[in-house]
Amino acid sequence: MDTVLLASVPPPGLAARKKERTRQQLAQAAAQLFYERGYDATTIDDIVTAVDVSPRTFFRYFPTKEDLVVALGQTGMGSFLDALAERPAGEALLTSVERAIQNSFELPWQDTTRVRSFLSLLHDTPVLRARWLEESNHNRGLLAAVIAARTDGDPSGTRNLLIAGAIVLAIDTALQVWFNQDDEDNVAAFVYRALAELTTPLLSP
Amino acid sequence: MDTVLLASVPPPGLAARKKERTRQQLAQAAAQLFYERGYDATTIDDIVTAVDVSPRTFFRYFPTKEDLVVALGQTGMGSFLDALAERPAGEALLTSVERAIQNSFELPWQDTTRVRSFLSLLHDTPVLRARWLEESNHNRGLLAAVIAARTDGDPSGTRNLLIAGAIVLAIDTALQVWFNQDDEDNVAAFVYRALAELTTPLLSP
DNA sequence: TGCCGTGTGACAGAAACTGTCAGCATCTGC
DNA sequence: GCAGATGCTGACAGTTTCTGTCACACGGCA
Repeated sequence: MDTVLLASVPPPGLAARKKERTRQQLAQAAAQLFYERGYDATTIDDIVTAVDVSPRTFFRYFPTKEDLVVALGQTGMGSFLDALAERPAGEALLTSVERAIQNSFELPWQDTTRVRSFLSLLHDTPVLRARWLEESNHNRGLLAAVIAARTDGDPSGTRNLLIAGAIVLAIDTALQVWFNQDDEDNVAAFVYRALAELTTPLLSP
Repeated sequence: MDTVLLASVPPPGLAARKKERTRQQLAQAAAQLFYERGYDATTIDDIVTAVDVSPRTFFRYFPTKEDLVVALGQTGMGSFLDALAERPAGEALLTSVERAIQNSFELPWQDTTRVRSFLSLLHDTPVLRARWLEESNHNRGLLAAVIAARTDGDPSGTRNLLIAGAIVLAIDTALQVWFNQDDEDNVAAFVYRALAELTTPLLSP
């Protein structure tokens, strides 16, 4: 019985596992090819040949070639939002955000070479950067909803949208600044420093 | 001689005028078709047929179909940056931004139906929204450079990038909030209100 | 074992691009 | 005012991304 308890969730069926594995293989093969020769120089044919599936199958896993960037950039935004939602509403928002980041982003961010590769891909490929910004924009909406639950309950209110946008902005900016310096320094430290800037007014009255 | 003085810049040659006219015709035809039947349902063939040029010519004016959205959204970001750069460095940044907006965006924003059509297009078309966010991201970099000239001179510094990002964020958010309410109210007022929020800390310490 | 649902491959086709080249209009120097 | 240089245009062929469709096979279930 121990083996069942230890198994990371009893297998959800052979077919489902096979499916998940194919998905991972596609994402991983794409990542390697993108990093080797660039996004534009990598065709769908290249990717599916490496995994040995048909081109048609690729589009059953990823609606477009661009959507691969979302899979590659998955580092735990979902768990961040969950963690933030569970923080007490009385706590200072900055503290809640920091704690939520600790339990979601900090671990994946420790693999600095991986983070750097990903940011490098975004840096070199405008179309991927655009797709990623759209993803950030989507996350901003989700974050605004979580914040609204702590404040006035209006996820479409200007103030909540601004706060959510500022948090996403701080994270993105910190990653960008970290990427543009050569030190293999702690990514999270850059993010916390950027977030702290938001406790002072960004515009003088 | 008066006629020469009154002419809005002596004509830059027949060829150049013809070229500019074709560009405008393409953008205008595309806008009308997009608003009528949507972005995806409009093909390059549809657009070039309306203007009577070859498909190949279209791509000599716009690198991609998506880039049309940049032409349609052109409302004076260039003049905004110019106006802001000319404000005295001693002035409060909020004041400088407000004045610069008055001299650049306010006029085009008065055509509320046009603004609403454009935002509607962005709302309905994820790929255009992504392209537009990338444009905003680019403008953020330019804005950071202008702001840096007033402060510490570092256009890649975290603080300057955050301030620039927050201003762009406030504008985008204000437009979004305005779009989501039904009143045909003053667009600029929404933007000024959002900018004013930036004079208070977005996160409590 | 045998049926059912779902994932897969193969094919055809639309649409967005890109390279190339010859023809024509505009511009420039004389 | 003219001849050559420059640059825009259309036509064509080709690649790549993405979509609809259908028959087939494999795993899940009784």
